Formats: sequence, C-alpha cells, structure tokens
Amino acid sequence: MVSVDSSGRMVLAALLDSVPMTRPELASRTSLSRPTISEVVRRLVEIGLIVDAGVRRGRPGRVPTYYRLAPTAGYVVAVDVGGDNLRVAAADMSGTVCFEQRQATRGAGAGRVAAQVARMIASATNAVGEQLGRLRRVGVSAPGAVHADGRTMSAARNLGEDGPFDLITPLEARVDAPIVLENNVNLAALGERWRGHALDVATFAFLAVGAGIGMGLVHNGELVRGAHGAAGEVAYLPLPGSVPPGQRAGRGKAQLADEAGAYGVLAALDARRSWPGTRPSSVEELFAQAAAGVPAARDLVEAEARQLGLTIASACAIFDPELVVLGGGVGRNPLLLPTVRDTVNAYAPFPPRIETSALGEAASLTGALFVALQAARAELLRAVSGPDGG
Amino acid sequence: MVSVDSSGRMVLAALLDSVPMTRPELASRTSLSRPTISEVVRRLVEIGLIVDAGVRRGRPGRVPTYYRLAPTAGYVVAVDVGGDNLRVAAADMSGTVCFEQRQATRGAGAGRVAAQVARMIASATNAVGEQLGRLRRVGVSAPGAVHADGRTMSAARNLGEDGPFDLITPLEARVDAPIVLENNVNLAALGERWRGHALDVATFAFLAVGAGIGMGLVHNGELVRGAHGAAGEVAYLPLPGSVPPGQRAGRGKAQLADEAGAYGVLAALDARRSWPGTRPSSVEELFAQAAAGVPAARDLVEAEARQLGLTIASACAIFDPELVVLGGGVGRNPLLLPTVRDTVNAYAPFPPRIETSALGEAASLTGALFVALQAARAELLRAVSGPDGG
DNA sequence: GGGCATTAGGTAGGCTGCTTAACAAAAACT
DNA sequence: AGTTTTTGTTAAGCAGCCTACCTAATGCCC
Repeated sequence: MVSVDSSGRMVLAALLDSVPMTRPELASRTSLSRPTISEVVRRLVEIGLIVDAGVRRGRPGRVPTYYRLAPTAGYVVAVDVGGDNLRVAAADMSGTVCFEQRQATRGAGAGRVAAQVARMIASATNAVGEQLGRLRRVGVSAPGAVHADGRTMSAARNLGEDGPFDLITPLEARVDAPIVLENNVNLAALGERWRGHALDVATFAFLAVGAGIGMGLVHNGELVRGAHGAAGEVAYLPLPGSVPPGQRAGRGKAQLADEAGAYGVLAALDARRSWPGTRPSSVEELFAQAAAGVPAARDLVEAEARQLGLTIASACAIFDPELVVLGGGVGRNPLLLPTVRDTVNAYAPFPPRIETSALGEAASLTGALFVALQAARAELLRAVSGPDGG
Repeated sequence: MVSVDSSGRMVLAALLDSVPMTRPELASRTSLSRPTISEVVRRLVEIGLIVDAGVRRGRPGRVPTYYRLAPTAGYVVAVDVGGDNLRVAAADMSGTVCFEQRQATRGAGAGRVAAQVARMIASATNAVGEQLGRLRRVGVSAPGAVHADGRTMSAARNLGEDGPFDLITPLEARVDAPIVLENNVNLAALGERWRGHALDVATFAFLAVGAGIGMGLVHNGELVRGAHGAAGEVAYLPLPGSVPPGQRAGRGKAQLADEAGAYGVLAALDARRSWPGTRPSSVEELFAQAAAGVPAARDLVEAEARQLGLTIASACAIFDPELVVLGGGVGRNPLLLPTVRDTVNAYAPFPPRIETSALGEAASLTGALFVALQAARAELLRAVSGPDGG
C-alpha cells in the first residue's frame, strides 16, 4: 500500500500551483510511478483535498483525467494594518484573490485597531461563505518591529502605540484560524517577490518610504529579520550630513534617513521661508509641483532622492542586493527614480537595478497573503499524513 | 538488505565529529534500529571509511565496540593567501589540525603567488604523507571579491593584481584535489563561527580591519555574499564626514570607511604636523604609544574606533547582527573596543555584542579549513551511495 | 566463585512503500 | 476496421527498514 505521506505531499504540492494535471503528468513531475500516483490520487480525492477536473481530448491515446486542488480545500485572509487605511483580501489555496476591501482606520490603540481588523476579517469570511471550505490562516501586516515571539510588536507609532503591544491575542479571540504577524515592509518585499518586480530575484531589498522609512531584505529567497527584528531599520543609518544622536529632538537615535519620510520632507518644506506660488500642503502636492516644473519643489524632490540614494548605497556596501524596489506612498513616485539611480551609481561599486514597486499600495497586503498561503499550505501538507493516513 | 544510502550517511555524519561511538549510541543518535546500524557499520568498515576503535569496559553488560572515522579517510589542506604572509594548514576528516606552516609572500602577481602556494600545498601533503589517505579538498582564502564562477577574483590589490585574475587554474594543474576559493574576510567569519566567538550565533558579522577594511556576514548560519560578491564591502559606505566620490584621489568610489584601514590611519598620522616624541612608523607602534598614554596617539586611536563604530552602526541599521567580531591586524587591537562599543551604543537602537576575534591571525585560515572540510565531507557522504552500494 | 541483572550483538520474519511488467481500455490516425 | 498511442489497473517483487526473540559477555552481589 502506498503512503500518502511523502508521495502524497509531493502530489499535493504539485497541484497547489493551481494548474490542473493528469496522473501521467504528476508521475513525471514527481518521478513516481503511475500506479503510485493513482493510489495517492485516489486517497486525496477521498479526503476531499483534490477533485476531478474533466478530461483532455484531441490527442491520440486514452483520454486522461485532470485533477486539481478542491475548491473547498480552504482559503486564507490577509490584512494590511496601516495608520490611515485597513485593507483586507481573501484568496483560495491556489492563490486566486476572490475578495478585497479597504476602510479608513478608525481610532488608535491596539484595542480599537484589533476590533476593527476583526470586523473586516469577519466581513471577508462572510463574503467568501462556505464555498471555499474553512479559513485556514490569517496574515497580518503591520508597521513596527515584530518580536521573536511572533506576537508582540513595538515602535508602531502609526497605530498610536509607542511601547510594545500585542495585536494578536485580541484577534485570536475573534478569529477561528492561526494568525501570522509580520512587519509591513518585510511583507512588501515578499509581495514583490511573489507577484511583483522581484519574481526570480533571490537577493534584493524593498525600500519603503511613507510616513517613515524602512527596508525589507530578502537573501536567497528568505527574509532577513536580524537578531532583534531590526534588520532594514535604515532610519538609524549614520549618513553624510547626519546629526549625531543626542543633538536631535524627538525621535531618539533615529538618524538622517528618518528625514527621508513624509514627515521629514514636510519639515524641510516648512523650513523654506519663501515659496513661489501656493505652498504645497502635502507630499503629493509637492511632487505635483515638481512635475509641473516649480524649481523649489524640484529641489526638495532632488534632495529627497539623494537621501534615498545614500540609503541604498549603504545597503549595497553591506548587503549588495541585485535589485532594489522603491515603494511606499512617497518612495514609489517615479519622479525620484533618476536622481536615486544617479546617486547610487556614484557611490556603489556594483549598482543594483532600481525599480518602483509593481504592486504599489497593495505590496504589503500581497505579501501578507503570501505568508498566510505559505503557512496554510505547509500545514495542509503536514495534515495529509497526520489525521491517520487510511 | 540495508541501504548504506540514507542510513549510511546518517551514521557517517554522526562519526564525522571525531567522537568514537558504539553501535547502540549510533542507533539512538540516528533513531535507527540496532540491526540496521550493525549492517551499515559492517559496510562502512568494508569500504574502509570507519574502523574499530576498541571497546568500552567498566559498565555492566556486554562490552560494546567503539567505531570512529578511519584515519585514512582523507584530509584537507587550507591556504590563507595574504599580501605579506602565506599560511597553510592540514587537517584530517575529523577536523584535527596536524600540520601548519607560514611563509613570507615572495613576489607579486597571480603567477608567482600561485607557484608559491602550490609549493606550500606540496610541502603540506609531503608532511602528512600517506597515513591520512588522500587529499580530498583544498580551501583557499584570498583578499578580493570572488566572482560567481568561484574561480575568478578581482580587486586583490594586496596580491599585486588590479584587474580580475584566476588563481585557481594554475593551482589545479599542480594540485590533485578540487579547490574551493573564498574571500578571506568571509572565511574569517566562518572561522569564528566554527571555532571562535560565534560558536552558536546564527546571525553575526566579522569586521576585518587590516591594510583595508571589509565585513563578512553570516545569516542563519550561511554566508551572505551578495549579488556581485560585494556584500560587506564597507569601504564603500557613505558615512558622516565622508567626501563624495569624484572629489577623492586614488581609490575610485571607496568612501570614508576606507580610511579606517592601516593605510588610512597612517595617512592621518602623516597629516599631523607635530608629534610629541618619536613619530610612530607603523600602526603597531601607534597603538603601543596610545597604550603608553601618548595623547596624540590616543586621539588617532579614538578617531579610528569611532570610524569603526559608525561602520558597525550602519551594519546594524541594515543587517541587525547579534554579534560583531573585530579582527584583522588593526581591528583586533583591544584598545579600540571601548570607543567602538560607545559609538555603536550611541547610534544603534539594538546594539550587538562586540568582541575581538578569538582566532586572531588564524581566523581566515581556520575558515578555509572549515569550508574545505565541509566540501570534503559532503562529497564523502555522496560517495557512500555512489560507487555501487554493495 | 556462582548466579543475576544488564547491556551488546545477531537472526528470523514481516511490513511498508514503492517498483517493474504485463495487460486492458479508450482515444486518434490511416 | 485495423493500427498506433497513451492511460489506467493489476499482479508480483524487492529494498529497506522494523520488531521480536535469542545468544554472548560483562559487572555486581552474596
């Protein structure tokens, strides 16, 4: 008798890519024999994990049956928790997104945010209904450093929390699935690797510039978190022109690169005494004026781009990525790209490719979907042998 | 019949740690049954990879036989190619060093260096003789960036080569074993992880400060090379006070951190117009005067330590290591440590542990031994199933 | 020194998870 | 209609382990 253990996993793993396959195809893909594949497929159909998906006609020989992942194999939900917006998405086990929603963040503090997140997850599960089976995993993207326990996070100023706090526990009480928490920038990096510009890139960095600034690093396809979950905290880079710590107000040890976020850009804007025409009141307006050719606006944008260039040059000297993806509300503005590239080329001995995010606002959410799917699939593969095996 | 395939590898892998083991011990270690272990051991003894190592007396019960790796299982040789010195070491498959030698580097250029290296390898193999079996692998440590092909390297100014050059091909003609080439700083990092201060540390950095400066990064136990083999090239870090590229003479794009090497320190020394007492003519003398309390010398050492601190702070902002090991002729001087630590603590939000190298001058050589051993062991494990299997 | 407890090592038989070989079934091609 | 081609099933077998049981050889205790 055949296992449905290691071979079952191989077959299921092959079918998780959502492409239906015939048994001979599965045999050559897994390099198992056809009898073994038949046995495994029979068991997986019995368990309800895969289903018949019609036959293939038109070629000589007996018609083979296609098999694919059962639609009821389960689904995952991802949440991107931002200071301004909450985003939710749901996808089936093959990764096809079947629900999306966006809401303004109402209220601050872990408790209120958790409550709103739980409601959004509930509306996602309601929308999906029973047709996709059960909810297998929830991926949560949030700004701030995630501790080693995978539950606590700190430095999430955007969410109105300064100290360490726990977003997971209040969620677990209201959600019937394991929850994976990860930093939003790290997830944006994984998102770009899954469905963005870093498709086949093993070693790259995602530079997110929004209200603040942060970098997500991927090495040989796996996330670099650092010993304290602080890898990619480039706000703490000592850069040329930066003011030594202790001589700065407010942000603790954060260095010059912190000024590259929207806060910093607006501060630089305020510092300008005169402005030709109407003074921009947001970073978007500043970029619009720069695009329209207002010299003062172009100056600020150039200065910003140089900062980002120095940040990337530092990353190259340490990490030497093959590609750097620029993202975040500020960072993904294409106006920055030429000066960023020039600056990096001037400093780095082996300049990486530099692109703006292919996923835009959805990068972190896509990454959260990815980690949720990964975890759910791994659990599914383990579960194949677990229950009893037959 | 038992495989000597997967189980054979498990047994051999257990015995590679050089600790002799009895068959019951092997059984519990590999979680295989005693009959299986007996069968596997019989085959490995037949092949000549392991040998009887006496019996254990003194405990109740039948006396068990110890087995260990055969002394004739082979050996590896490591070479550390430096601008001033060549070092060679040989070790048996269990990692016990049984030969060491040092020579001044005579002549420059790939050709001459390769010839001298080949002679040293030959003297190592002669010293070892036939008693350890055959030479299985040679590990070579060299300054400079190793290309993706694992053969070519560039930027090895210390060896009198500027452009890319190939040290491996001329060696292969004179050495009867596969050769592994790796950057000396990367190898120093691996050395510290194998037999130094980073024993159980998964994510750390080795900062080498000698003539130049370079960093070796280890993430989850594996080397971070970067997309162009340029990870850890911290000479290119843009730091506070650094002069933009193009405004500097000589070293291309290299930034301020380059001044942290011995060249830079001596340049700073020369820039001082007056000096109390006899002006030091080497970095060693400078440190000696600083230790003796000469204020000007202390100033220079402090400045150097601050540079290193900023470099490490940059690495923390990007990579967030758990530990940083200071090495190299300049870097391992303990006089630097307090100021380095203070500077890092001032800048980094999560300061890593900082230690001076436990292996000193031998760090790179130890790392070269390690990669040679790793490669030789992997090949040995593959070979167990290869030849025929019985 | 003899019996007993304890541990090592060997043998026999059996089970699991595959394999290959052979065959039956069902389509396209001629 | 017959041939070719591919799919799917069945039967038999084998590799690589395991368990159960047995024998061998020691230390310990009286």
